[in-house]
Amino acid sequence: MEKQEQLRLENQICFPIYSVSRLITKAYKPYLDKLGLTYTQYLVLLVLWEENNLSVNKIGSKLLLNTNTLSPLIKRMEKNDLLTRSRSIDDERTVLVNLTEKGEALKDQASSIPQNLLNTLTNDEVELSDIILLKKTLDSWINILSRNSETSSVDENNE
Amino acid sequence: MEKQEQLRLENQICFPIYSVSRLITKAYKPYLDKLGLTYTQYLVLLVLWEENNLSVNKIGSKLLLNTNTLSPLIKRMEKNDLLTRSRSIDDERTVLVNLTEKGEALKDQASSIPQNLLNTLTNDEVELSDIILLKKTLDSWINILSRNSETSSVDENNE
DNA sequence: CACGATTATATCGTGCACGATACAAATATA
DNA sequence: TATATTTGTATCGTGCACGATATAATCGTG
Repeated sequence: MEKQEQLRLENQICFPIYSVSRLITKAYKPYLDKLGLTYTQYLVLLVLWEENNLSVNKIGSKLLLNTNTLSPLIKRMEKNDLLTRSRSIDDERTVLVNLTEKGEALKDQASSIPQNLLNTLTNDEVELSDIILLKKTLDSWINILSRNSETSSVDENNE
Repeated sequence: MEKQEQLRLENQICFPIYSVSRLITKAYKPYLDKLGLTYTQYLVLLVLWEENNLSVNKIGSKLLLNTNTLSPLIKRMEKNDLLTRSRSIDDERTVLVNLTEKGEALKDQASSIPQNLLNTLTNDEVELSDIILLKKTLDSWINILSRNSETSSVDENNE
């Protein structure tokens, strides 16, 4: 392909990823509005529903987000009574995040969301097998790209 | 899959899309910093390099962005002498966007960026054929998801 | 034990995204 | 031709993202 040809929007791989990411967030919105959550807050809850009592850093390493994003976000969630923040006794620098009853209870209400989204995304054109393949490529890219940016690597997930 | 199982971060398709989108934007940053552009500004230029003298709306329909995002963004680009804004004579409501010489000239400097990114994203694990397949799925999703949200549809691209 | 380096979190500034809303120009229709 | 509706753009408020920077706690090493 000629150099200038690669600048055509149509030939970009990055643009569809960017667009789909935004469109998916928008597709989540009606479901998350009912729970009073934003998309990023929902991601934090996904992490905490799997494992409670995590540090801000740990949540960030799982979501590939830094503390300059997470700190205010988690504070907003604390304000909304979804979780509590408390300094660790072992290490005064560490802030441990714990779900409240309200935060824990949202898990049930959220449990139908993934299937609803999946139903939206699978139709005659896109089958589940496509999505599995897609996820494989994306996961490889996360590895490649998060290795390049030294901050918040994806490999720090071993306890 | 059990309902609660679908809430596992690992089983989400939305999360890797969201992460890769952010990581790709970050991967662009060193290249775009040299040109004094943000990622979204680069997208606007991609559109204008293909076709100049477009309205704000038209740019938005190509990028799936609304005017509440584009208006201030385009004004910042005008401030940076990348483009000009002028009301259409035919329709006083319409703002026509035109590249300046500086904006036009950036095309040459940007022409190597797509290949650089592609080199980052293809390796032993991810081949070009994977990316072509990926793009097909994503394009289907853009159609599905932008049809659902009535604002700025993707089908309005016919002149 | 001292002290420089590292680590965990937080703050600040900037630029998106986007829902809600405003407003003027253009269009449709009674 | 009035006026109701639609259309194109802009503004406002909120919540991310993220680079740069600050600060306090902890660790490493002499």
